[in-house]
Amino acid sequence: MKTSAAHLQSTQLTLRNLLQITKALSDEQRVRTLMLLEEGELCVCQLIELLGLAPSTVSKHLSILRTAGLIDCRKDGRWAYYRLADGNEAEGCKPAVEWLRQSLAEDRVIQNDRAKRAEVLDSDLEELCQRQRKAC
Amino acid sequence: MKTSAAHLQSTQLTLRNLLQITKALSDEQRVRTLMLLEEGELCVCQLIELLGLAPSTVSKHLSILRTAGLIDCRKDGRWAYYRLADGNEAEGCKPAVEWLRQSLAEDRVIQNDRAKRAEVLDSDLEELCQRQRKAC
DNA sequence: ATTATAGTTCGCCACATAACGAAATAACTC
DNA sequence: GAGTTATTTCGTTATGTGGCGAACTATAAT
Repeated sequence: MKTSAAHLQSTQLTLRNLLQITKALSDEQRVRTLMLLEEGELCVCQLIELLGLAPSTVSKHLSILRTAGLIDCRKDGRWAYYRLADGNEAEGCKPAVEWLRQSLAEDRVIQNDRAKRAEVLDSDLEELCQRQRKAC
Repeated sequence: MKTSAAHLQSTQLTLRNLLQITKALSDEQRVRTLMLLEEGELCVCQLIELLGLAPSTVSKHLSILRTAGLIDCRKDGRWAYYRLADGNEAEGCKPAVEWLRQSLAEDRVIQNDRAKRAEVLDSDLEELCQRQRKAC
């Protein structure tokens, strides 16, 4: 039996940093967000549409996920795109996100979110934002 | 390359149940508790000593961990012993606990707790409880 | 049976947090 | 430069949560 260094050697965290991650994972909207990003990056207005929350609320959730090191941000013109964190910085939380992904594979809410995600990606970004403005 | 069913097939959770677990993991004292139990069962008065919290507070934390399915309880006379959950019921949260264990292996707080744990296990249970009563 | 005691439950308080709308910011358009 | 717009920050409010002590429960010892 061959020993696999990749499996044995896992990224070390301080209790403080780990708690930042577990606190980030302890909210329904943030877990939904992560599972949505699992399939690829989304911009804030798309997440607003999918989560059904106010822009300021979504922004706050994203800020918490980013501070915990779970997601990264990319600005493109007026839009801000968020994606799951990768690279060395993210090694610490990857196992946690992987656990979420596998455990929730058959959850109704998550599956429903995924279906809506496909729809939202089909529609035009400008139109989506216009619709959201009208709704207020 | 051989596919391993044990790795691919993971226990499914509802979002609701998963959040119960992540909320349980989002508190410092509860994470410390899990890491202490990682090395074997402890009774409540030992945990009171190790965490430095009031009995009622420790009891509440244990209740939250138990409801989430992370730990089990065994009553022996006047004492209640808690241990990490095992068996089928616990499959859902095992990956999470394993992630904690590996990530926190080198954390100062956790290491210090482990050292104290050894001391507490050395001392007599009756004596420990007596000392706690006097402290109040 | 009475008393002592380990643990839990309950009620309370202080503080954290999720939600929103309004105001501020940053970036495009005209 | 002025106006438009996607996102963030700030202030407020309602609810959730961690902490404790007091009262309660269950078990053991006398």
